[in-house]
Order: sequence, then structure tokens, then C-alpha cells
Amino acid sequence: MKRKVTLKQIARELDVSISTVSKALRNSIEISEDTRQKVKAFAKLYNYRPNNIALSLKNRKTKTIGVIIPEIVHHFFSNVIRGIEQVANNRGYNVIIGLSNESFSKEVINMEMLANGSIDGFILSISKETLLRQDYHHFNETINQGMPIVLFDRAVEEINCDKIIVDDVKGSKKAVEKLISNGCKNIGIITTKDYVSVGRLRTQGYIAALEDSKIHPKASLILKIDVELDSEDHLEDLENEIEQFFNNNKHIDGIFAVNELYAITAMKVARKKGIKMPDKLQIIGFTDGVLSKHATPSLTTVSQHAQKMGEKAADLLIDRLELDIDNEVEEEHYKTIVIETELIERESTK
Amino acid sequence: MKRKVTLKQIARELDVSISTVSKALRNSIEISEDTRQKVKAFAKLYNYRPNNIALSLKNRKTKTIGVIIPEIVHHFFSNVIRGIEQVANNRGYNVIIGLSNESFSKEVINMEMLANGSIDGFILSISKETLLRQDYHHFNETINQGMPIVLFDRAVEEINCDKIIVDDVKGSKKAVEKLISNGCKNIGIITTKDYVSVGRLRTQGYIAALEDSKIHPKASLILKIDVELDSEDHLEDLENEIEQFFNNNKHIDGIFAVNELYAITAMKVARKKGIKMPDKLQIIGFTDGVLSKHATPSLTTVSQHAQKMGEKAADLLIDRLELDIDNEVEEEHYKTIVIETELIERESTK
DNA sequence: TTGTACGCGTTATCAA
DNA sequence: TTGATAACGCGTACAA
Repeated sequence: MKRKVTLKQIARELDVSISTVSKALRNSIEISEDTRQKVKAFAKLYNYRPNNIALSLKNRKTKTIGVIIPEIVHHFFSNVIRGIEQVANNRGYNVIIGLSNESFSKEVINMEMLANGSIDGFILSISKETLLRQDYHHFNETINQGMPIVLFDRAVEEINCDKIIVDDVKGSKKAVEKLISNGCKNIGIITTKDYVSVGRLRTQGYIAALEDSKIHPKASLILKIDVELDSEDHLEDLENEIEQFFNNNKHIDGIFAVNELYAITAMKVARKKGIKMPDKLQIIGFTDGVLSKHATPSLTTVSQHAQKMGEKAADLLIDRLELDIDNEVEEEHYKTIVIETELIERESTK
Repeated sequence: MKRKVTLKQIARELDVSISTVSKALRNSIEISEDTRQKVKAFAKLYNYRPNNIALSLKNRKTKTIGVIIPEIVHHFFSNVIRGIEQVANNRGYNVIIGLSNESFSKEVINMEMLANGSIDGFILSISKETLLRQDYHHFNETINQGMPIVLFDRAVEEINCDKIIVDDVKGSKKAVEKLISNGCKNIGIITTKDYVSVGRLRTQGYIAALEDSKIHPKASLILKIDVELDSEDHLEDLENEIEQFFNNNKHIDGIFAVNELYAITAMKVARKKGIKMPDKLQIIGFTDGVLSKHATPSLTTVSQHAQKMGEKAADLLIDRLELDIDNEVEEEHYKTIVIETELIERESTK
């Protein structure tokens, strides 16, 4: 087993100094053609590669991005990561993943673990518990220590940094308008409690679309699901709650759901009740994932372009990282980039 | 903006030496209670945290695991990562993700990028292109340099290391036996080309199950899909190929598909042709993901316990990492852990 | 009880 | 053309 070779070892073998080896490998003209060749040949033979950790220490940057997301088994988030990873890799960065599991404390611990030199900056989406507690001190402290953060999807005003978001209001408005123009008269929404920002915003879009069409939003047509029901373990409870919702709204003919799971579950309930889709009931979801594509009928959704969000987030972060180097000036010009949503029409609407 | 504080800065402020600060913070009894308190108070005030990079360099270990997978937007792989991340975090390790995108060169590049000191060991699943080329030199070189690797799911004999695998043969055998005992007489399989090890093994299981029941495997009932059809972009081609398969096998009454996508697509084709499930056709898939759970009818599948695979892989790797420290002896006792599959019965079988 | 010196692997600066 | 030295941040053996 040949251990990784270092400059020092090469120097010793070739009986030259460490700095000579270093320079030779970097093609410095200071070094004679002769020794340069010799060193390079030797280095190649032993497959020398500079040690990243030593470089990180010296350069005071790790060329690594920390990504913290609430959940990885999720089409949206894994797509975002795919986008981040692609851009990061192309620009010479690695990606460290941390999962918060929607928990405040795991989010904090993960950030602390990474903030101590392991990474150059964060890309993250806030956990539900954090949103609920509205405690954002760990983000602001991190930023204050000079570590840039890019928030995506779940962002809040209280944190002053770059953000990549979807225009949730506009996206859901478009969806609901589609239902209206398709002839739906009783459009319901299945959404989250208001402290989940994306849920709140999408509910806003729903109401705005109705009001624009002079339709008075009815409270009974708005179903706000509790967080706990959002997990895999409570699929049945979710189903029951939605079934109840159907029972309370006999004349419902259109549903806008703020995520895939709610939409797919609504479809399942409707099918059980023998409601024909899209004839008697049209459904639109938010977030374009595998479920939507492969559902029966396939689901019309608002696509958030998750991968593009990841790409933009990575570009934004790396831009800032590499800007800070040249201009030591604090360019406090934080950007908020809005990714346009797109309505992908499938079989669940007419 | 207060930058991260170092031992040196604290030492200067308090007018003591760096090592005094270091010792004080680590509660060394060498240091007087007095200075200890003083130092600790100061450190706390400035929120001192040791720099991970410096520690890594000093200790020659990074407490970071490198994970390279072919694809992240995939229920199986993201579940594995979830398992890895959970164990790694509990044991004080970080997780760096690299994506090979099923490409040989990306796999090599990613590994080289991480192998130069960034991580202590790898957990990975081999890309399809690598399996096709059967070129495993990069793995063996990495192992030779003293960096342990744990392979999961897609593993090969040519690489001598720890492995976490599913008993593909047994798992698919169980599935096909289920179809047989449910009364299916003409059972087809939708699988991959043979160079994809999991596809090959699952095909073996299929054949074994048939032979055990004295059923002669018919070539026409075996459909081997080409890789390219495996991507999102070629969904229609996949559908056409499967439709052709149905046309060639009018009396087919059972299908075993080696992954979720094939199974779900087969269901779609069957539905289009008006074949009632599970009455006229029973289907079982492999890999338990969201698609299976939410399909109509919901799909009976062979679950691989992806998350558990990730947990085991992480434990195995970390065990080896921490073993190498104590015993400098080369414990070349590589383990192969087989994770039992489980047949999850849903509505697509009787 | 405190401080000095060294090493982890690298590069940059300055001296020979 | 080459080499010695310092520095990145930390911990520790040893000296004071």
C-alpha cells in the first residue's frame, strides 16, 4: 500500500528542497528545465496530488459549499441539489450536504458543524420548525462572521442575504386562473398552515386569482393542513382530512393543492368517491415531480424549475465568494432572484 | 462584521501564549484556575470554535465521508443518503456528495477531487458506464492509497472492499414465486441489459423461481431494456417498447419489473390496453419508492430498505476508519453485508 | 504555571 | 537556479 506522497517526500528522494519541488511542479521559470523534468517525472510516477486540506488552510478557503436542506427524499430538494452540484463542480467546488429534517436544532447543529472552516458559504432552505419559531439568529450570526448564505425556496425577510425564490403568489395565481378559465365555479385549495411561507404565499395567490374574477373566497373551501400530517407516517390521516373536506364541499369542481402530495392524495380520494377527473373535478398541483408525471390522470402542475434554482443559487454564492476576494469592499448588495414558474398542463385539467 | 476568532487572537488580547489558551480551553490542569476562567470567558464572548481545517491537517483526518452516487433525483439513492447522513452525523462525520450521472469520467474526476485529502473514506455505488466498461482501476488505486471504500447496491467482485448489497436474486425470486402462487401462468420480466449487475441478478432470480416451479423460461417473456431508455427523456420510447412486449405476449398475466419506472410504465400500458389489474394482470416491482405507494393500483414491490443500507454503509466505513487508528495492522477482512429484501404487498397483486 | 518549538502540507517571499 | 523561512490554525511534548 503506497500512501499518498507529499512534497516533502519527493524532495527527500530527489535530494532537493521542498520549495524547489513545489516550484517545479507549478512550472516556475525559476527552476531549470532539467530539475523541472526530473521532479515532474517523479511526481507523475508517484501520482502526486496536492493535499486539499493543506491548500484550504493556506488559502483560507475550502472551495466547498455547504448545503442544508430539510429533507433529501424529496423530488424538489434532490433536484435543487442536482443543480447546485452541477454548477459547483464545473466551477471547481465540492458540495457538503446537511439535513435538518425540518428540525430547528438539527439545523443549528449542522450549521455550526460546517461553519467552523469546513466550507466557504451556505446554500440552504429553512426548516419548518425554524419558520414556526421565527428564530433566525443562527443565520444572521453566520452572515456576520463573514460567511455568505444563499437562501432558496423557503426564505424570510428577517435574514439579509441573497435569495432564490419562486414567485409563489404569481405561480398559484396562474394555476387558479387556469381553473377559472376552464369553467370551475367552486375552487378549493389544499394548503399548509400559514407559518410555512410558501403555503401562505400560495394561498394568497389563490385568493388573489379569485378576487380578480370577482369570486368571493369561501373559508370552507380553504383547507390548511397541519405539519404532522405532512409526513409519510400520517398518510391516512391526511387522506381522511381531505375526504372530510370533500364531504363539506359537495359542489367542488376544482382543486389547487400547494404540493404534490396533497394533490395526489386529493386525486386518490376523488377517485374513491367516483368523481371523474377532469370532467367533474380538475386538479392542479405545485412542484413538478415524478408523482405528477406518472399519476393517473397525470397531474397538471406548477413547475418551480428546481434544478435551475439550484444552479442559480450555486452561481450566486460562488460569484459572491469570488467577488469578496478581489473587492475586499463589503458589497452589501444582496440580490433576490425570482425563478419564473411554469404551468405544465397534463390530464388532470381540461 | 466580526471575523472568526483564532487562538492567536485570543492569546494576543489576553497577553498570554497561544498554547496557554489552547490548554485552558481544553481544561488542562496545567493551567491555573484563574487564567482558565479568564480565557474561557473571553473565548465564549467571541464565540471561539476550533478551525476544522487546521484540525484536519493536524490530525490527518477530516471526519468527512465522500459519497458518490450515479443520480440523486431518485428515491432509492436519496434514501440511502438519508441513512448515511444520519449515522455519519451521529458519529461526528460530515458527508460530501458527488454525482457521477452514470458517467465513467465524472465518477473518476469526482473521486480524484475528493481523494486528495478532503475525505477519510468513500461510500459509493458504481455508475452504469463504469459497469459497462468494467474498468475499476480508480477504485483499486484509491483503496491502495489507504482510503477505504464501501460499495453499496451496485458492487462487483473485481473490487476488494466492504460491500452492502441486497440479495437481488433472492428478492426477485420471492417476487416471482408470489406471482406463481397467485396463479400466474405466463410471467414476464422487464429488466435491464445484463451488464447492469442488479438487472442481471434479478433476471437470474426470475429464472430460478420459474425453474423451481418446473416452468420453462421463454425468451419472448424476457424484455431487456437499453440504458438510454432509462432516462426521463425517453419515456415514450420506453412505453412503446413495453407496449410491443405486450403485443408479443398476448397471454401474459404476470409481470416482474426490476425497477419502479419499468413497473409503473407497464401498468400505464396495461391500463391503456384495458387490462384489468390485478384481475387479468399482476405486477410486482423492485425498489419501494413514492411511485409504487401512490400508483393506481398501488404497486406491490420488493423493498430494498434503502435507508438501512445507507446506515449500514456508514457504520461499516466509520468502523473501519476508527479501527485503522488503533490497530495499525491491516485488517484485510472485508465484509459483505446482505440486506434482506421484503415483499410489500399492495393492490397490484391478488 | 506558563511558554517555546515543532509538525501537519502547501505556497510565497526573500536570501543565497 | 536553488533553498531557507514564514505563515495558515491547532495541539502537544518539552523546556523554563
